Amino acid sequence: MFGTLAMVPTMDELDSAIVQELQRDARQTNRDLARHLGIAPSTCLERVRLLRARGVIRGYHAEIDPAALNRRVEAFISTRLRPLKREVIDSFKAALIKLPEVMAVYVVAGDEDFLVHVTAQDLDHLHAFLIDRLSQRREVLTFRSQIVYQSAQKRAYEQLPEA
Amino acid sequence: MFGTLAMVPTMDELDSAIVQELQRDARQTNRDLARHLGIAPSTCLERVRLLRARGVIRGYHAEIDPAALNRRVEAFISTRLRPLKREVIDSFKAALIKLPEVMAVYVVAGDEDFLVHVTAQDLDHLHAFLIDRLSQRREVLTFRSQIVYQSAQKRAYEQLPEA
DNA sequence: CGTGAAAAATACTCGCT
DNA sequence: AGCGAGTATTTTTCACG
Repeated sequence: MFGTLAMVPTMDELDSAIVQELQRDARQTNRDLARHLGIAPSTCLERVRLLRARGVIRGYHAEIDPAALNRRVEAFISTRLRPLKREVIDSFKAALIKLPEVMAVYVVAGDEDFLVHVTAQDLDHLHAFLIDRLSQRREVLTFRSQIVYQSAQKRAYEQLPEA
Repeated sequence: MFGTLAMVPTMDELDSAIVQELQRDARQTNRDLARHLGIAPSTCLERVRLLRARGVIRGYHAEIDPAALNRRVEAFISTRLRPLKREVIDSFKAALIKLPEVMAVYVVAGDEDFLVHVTAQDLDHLHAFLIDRLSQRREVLTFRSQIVYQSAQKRAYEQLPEA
């Protein structure tokens, strides 16, 4: 019936609005959510359940002040690997994401092969991480740091127009 | 009493565990959360409230499948600005974060001045964004793209040891 | 601070449209 | 699909240890 890739029963306006709202505040009651959208709570609940079952909603997460987790320094590290083989990429990615300082790992196309999003207690700990953890690895050819001074982030993403 | 910076009444083990759990699943009932931690629901509720009031918990957000939002291509764009004045930085940051494709903007130290996290429908739209939106701006001296092939991300961050 | 039980609010079910 | 009334859970309050 549906292709293997686009087996998603296309989100309508209501689904979009629900998803939007739950990105903004995932703990609002189903009742409030329904009222805000002008539909019955039971209808709303069923929609949310389906979105969850379809995998559109992947989960609900608390956003925590990084400082409360002793993460006052943030950086993006770009690395080049050698040799650039699938096994090396996979194992490097798997090893890095396990480290507590590492928030995300991206395999990228560009001048470098990896982009690693890191947070640490302070500059000293960041430096220690780079020297003791990262550059220690044999597959790391070079790395380059971008330390974050300021940032602005969205917490809710709208649906982009089709094509 | 407390300094202006560290006015946070230091999180104990219980707070840590709560924060950890709510990062993992922000919609679990207070009852389940309490049971998981081995405390009374009312105790748990009070702790969560305080964490929220203190700003440790900043909010609760649904995580959405990017594909459902027509965001199938992801990239990090590094840019150099000119002139590098405070007003230019601030206005560039403010303008970019408003664009629907832009998920986050980071002012960084390094070879470049800005790092922009972008998602778009496909490569064509990403390219259009770079050409029509980004390089159009007079303050953009150069930009460099890192297109994401794969990624691994954490959704829950543990508290790092003090020092 | 943490607890337990009562009271208020909410989630969830289900028959109907 | 969406709705609304009824039932089951849960949240929230509060007096007490």
